[in-house]
Amino acid sequence: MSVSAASPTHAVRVRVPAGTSASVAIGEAGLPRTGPDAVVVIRDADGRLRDLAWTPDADTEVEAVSADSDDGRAVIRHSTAHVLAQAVQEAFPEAKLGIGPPIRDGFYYDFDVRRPFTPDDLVELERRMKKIIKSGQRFARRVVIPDDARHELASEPYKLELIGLKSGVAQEDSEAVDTAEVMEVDPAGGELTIYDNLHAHTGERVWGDLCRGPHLPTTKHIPAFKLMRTAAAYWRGSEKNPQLQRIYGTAWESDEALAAHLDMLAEAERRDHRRLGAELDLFSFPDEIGSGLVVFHPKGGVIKREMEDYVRRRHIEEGFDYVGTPHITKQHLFELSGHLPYYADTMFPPMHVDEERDSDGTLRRAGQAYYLKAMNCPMHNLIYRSRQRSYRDLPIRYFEFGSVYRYEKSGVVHGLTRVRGLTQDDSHSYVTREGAADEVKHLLKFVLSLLDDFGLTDYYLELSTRDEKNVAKFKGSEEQWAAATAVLEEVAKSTGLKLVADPGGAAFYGPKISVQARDAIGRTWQMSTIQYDFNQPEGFELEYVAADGSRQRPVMIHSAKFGSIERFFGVLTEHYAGAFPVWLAPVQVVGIPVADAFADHLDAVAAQLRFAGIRVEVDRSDDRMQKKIRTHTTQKVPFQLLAGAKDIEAGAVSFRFRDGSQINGVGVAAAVAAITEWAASRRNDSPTAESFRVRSETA
RNA sequence: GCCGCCUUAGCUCAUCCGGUAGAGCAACGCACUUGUAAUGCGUAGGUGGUCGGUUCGAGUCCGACAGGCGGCUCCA
Repeated sequence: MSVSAASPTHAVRVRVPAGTSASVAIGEAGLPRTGPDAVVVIRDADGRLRDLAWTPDADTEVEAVSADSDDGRAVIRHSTAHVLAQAVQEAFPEAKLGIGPPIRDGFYYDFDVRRPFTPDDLVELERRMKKIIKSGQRFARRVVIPDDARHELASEPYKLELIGLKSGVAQEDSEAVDTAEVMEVDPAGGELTIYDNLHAHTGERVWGDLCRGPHLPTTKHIPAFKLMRTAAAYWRGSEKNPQLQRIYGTAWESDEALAAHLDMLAEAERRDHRRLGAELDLFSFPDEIGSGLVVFHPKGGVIKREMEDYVRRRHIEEGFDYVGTPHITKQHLFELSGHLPYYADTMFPPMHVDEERDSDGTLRRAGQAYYLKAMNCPMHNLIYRSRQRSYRDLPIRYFEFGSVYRYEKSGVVHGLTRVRGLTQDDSHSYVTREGAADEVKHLLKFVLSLLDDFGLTDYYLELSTRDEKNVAKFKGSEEQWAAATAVLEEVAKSTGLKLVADPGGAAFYGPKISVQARDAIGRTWQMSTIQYDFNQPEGFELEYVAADGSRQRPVMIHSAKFGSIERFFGVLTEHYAGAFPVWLAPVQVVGIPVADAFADHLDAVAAQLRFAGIRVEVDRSDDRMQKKIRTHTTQKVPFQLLAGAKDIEAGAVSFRFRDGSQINGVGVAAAVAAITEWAASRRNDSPTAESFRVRSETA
C-alpha cells in the first residue's frame, strides 16, 4: 500500500546570470526563503535539480522548486536522512553507512551497527538531530575523483562498494543497483560528489557523506520531521547480502503538513481491517488453525456472501459458466501446467497417499503425491479438454470461486491482504488468437465495472511484462511474448486510463494487466488481473476444430476480478472504515424501542422488513435506549429505527442514521418501502436524513 | 525465510527491583422502564501463549517453539 499526497506545483522561472548563485537570483526575484513554499532547490535548464549554491557559467533560466512540491519534499527528506546519519555516527561511532534515500512520505537510512536500534535509541537520535538542525550546518557540495573518494571513505565499506559500482570496477555480480533509490552516486554518469556538513560559524567540516544531492542550504531549513520505526533491510535489497538496520523517518515542509501526515496514519490505523474485523465481529484468525487462515464469523459471512452472490450473478450475465473444482490434486497436474518448477516452494508441501508396505517394511505400492491447489487454471483446462471443442463454442468462459492455498513465507502473512488460504474469483476464457484482443477488452471493461459497483472508482492500470534481462524465467518464444504483450498494451491504452509499466512483473506463462485501485484515504491496492497465456494451452494440448476442419490451439485469458475475496474484503473494510454500504451491511436495520413496551411494534415492523429480504434485528436487551443507540452506532448499522408512544400512536417509526441525523414519525409502510428500495439500489453511500428520501407523516 | 519488538480475563491494558495477579469494557444476575452515543448495584471470569531451564521461589530472568506487529525479501 502506498499513499500519495497532492502537491502544488510552482513553476516559477527565474533568470540566473553567469557567475551568480541560484540563491542570490532567487533572493532578487523576491521568492520566499522560509515557510512551506520556500524555494529549497532549483531545476536547471536540463531538468536537473541543483543546490541553491549552484552558480552557472553562463546566463540561464531555472525553475524554483518549493518545499511543498514533491521534489521539494524529497530534498527535505534526503537532507533529513543525512542529519539522521550524522546523529547515528555521533551516538554509535562504529556505525557504517548504507544508503539513505527519500521515499514516499519520508526517508530511511541503513546502518551496519553492532546491535539493532531500540525505541529508546530513536528518542535519543531525534534529540541529537534536533540539535544538529538547530546548529544550522551548511550542506556543501564537493566534487571528488574516485580515488580520492575511496581514500576518504576507507572506513565506509558500503560506500566503497557504491563507488566501485559507479566506476564500473569489480562488479562481479550482475545485479544492477536500483538507481532510483541510491542517492549516493549519480546514475546519469556525472561526477562523484561528497556533501560536507560545515559548522555555521567556523565553517569547520563536522560530517560528510558520499551523495549526489541536491540538499537544502542548511540543516536549519528542515521544518518538521519525526523518526518512525526501525527495521532490518538487506544491503542492496538482496537476501544474499548482510542485513543492515534501517531507520524510517518522515519530514515535511511545515509542522502542519507533518501533523496532517500523522493524522492520516492514525486514520489508517482506525480503519485497519484487522482491528475492525474484531470490533465488528466479522472474522478472526484462530491460532489453532494456523497462520494466514481466516474464519468468517456470521456478520463477515453475510458480507462475503453478498459479495460472492453479486459477483457470481454478474459473471453469468457476462457469459461465464460457473464451474467447480476440488481443493487437492495429484502432483502430475501441476507438472502438466508447468507451475511446479516455478512455484513448488510457495505451495504447501505435498501429502503422500496410497503407499503400502509389507510387514517387513518393503514397498508394495509406491503411492503418490497430492498437492493442495494453489491455482485453478489447470483444473479449468481439464474441463475444456473433456470433450472436443468447436470454433463455434468459443469464447468458452469458466468461472468459479476457487479455494487455493499458498505457503506464504511466515514473515509476509498480513491480515486478510496476505493469507495462506484464499478464494479467487477466477475465470479463464478460451479464445482464438484473433479473438484474444476482444476478450481482453471485454474482461477489462467487466472488472472495472465490478470495482465501480463496489464503490472503488479511482484506479489505474499496470502492465507487467517479462524481464528482458532474465528471459529464461519466462516460458515461450520472443514472438509469443511480443504478440501477447502487444494485445494487452493496446487494450489497456484504449481505456484512456493511466498505464504504468512493470517490467519483469509477469508470470512465467504470460504478461498481465493489473488494476490498482485507490481507496478512500488514497492508498492503492492491486486488485484485478488479466493475463494472456499461450503456454498452458500448449502444455495441455488444448484444441478446437476450426471452420476449415483443422485443429487449432486456443489461447487462454486468466482473469481475477478482485484477486482474492479475502483481500477485497479487507480493502472494502478499510475503504468504508467498517461502515459498509447498506446492501453489504451485516445488519441493515436495528429496532430500538424507547421502552420495552414498544418493542412489539418494532417486531411487527421488523417482520415486514425481513419479509422484504432486509437483515433486521430488534434490540430487546435491558440496556437503556441511549446505550443501544451508542452500541449500534459503534457497530455502524446504517438504519436505526426508534419507536416510542408517539410513533405507535401514529403507526410510525423514527429513523436515526450513522451520522446522527434523524427523520421522525415516518409511516411504517413508507419506511419499509424506502429501506427496501435503498438496499436494492446497491448504492454505496450511507443514508442520512438528507439523502434518505421518505415521506414524513407527522412533519 | 531474515531482523527487531510483542503475547497477562472475550477485548483494551496495569502489576515498582523475582515473593503464586488488578482495572475498564464485554458477559451474566437484580433493580430501573427511560425519545436519539455509555442508568445503578452485584456476580462470574486468568494452570500469565506452549514447553523447558535458572532459582528456596518465575507473569517477571534465560532458551526453544507457536502466534502476532513493524520492516526486508517475496507475492501465480
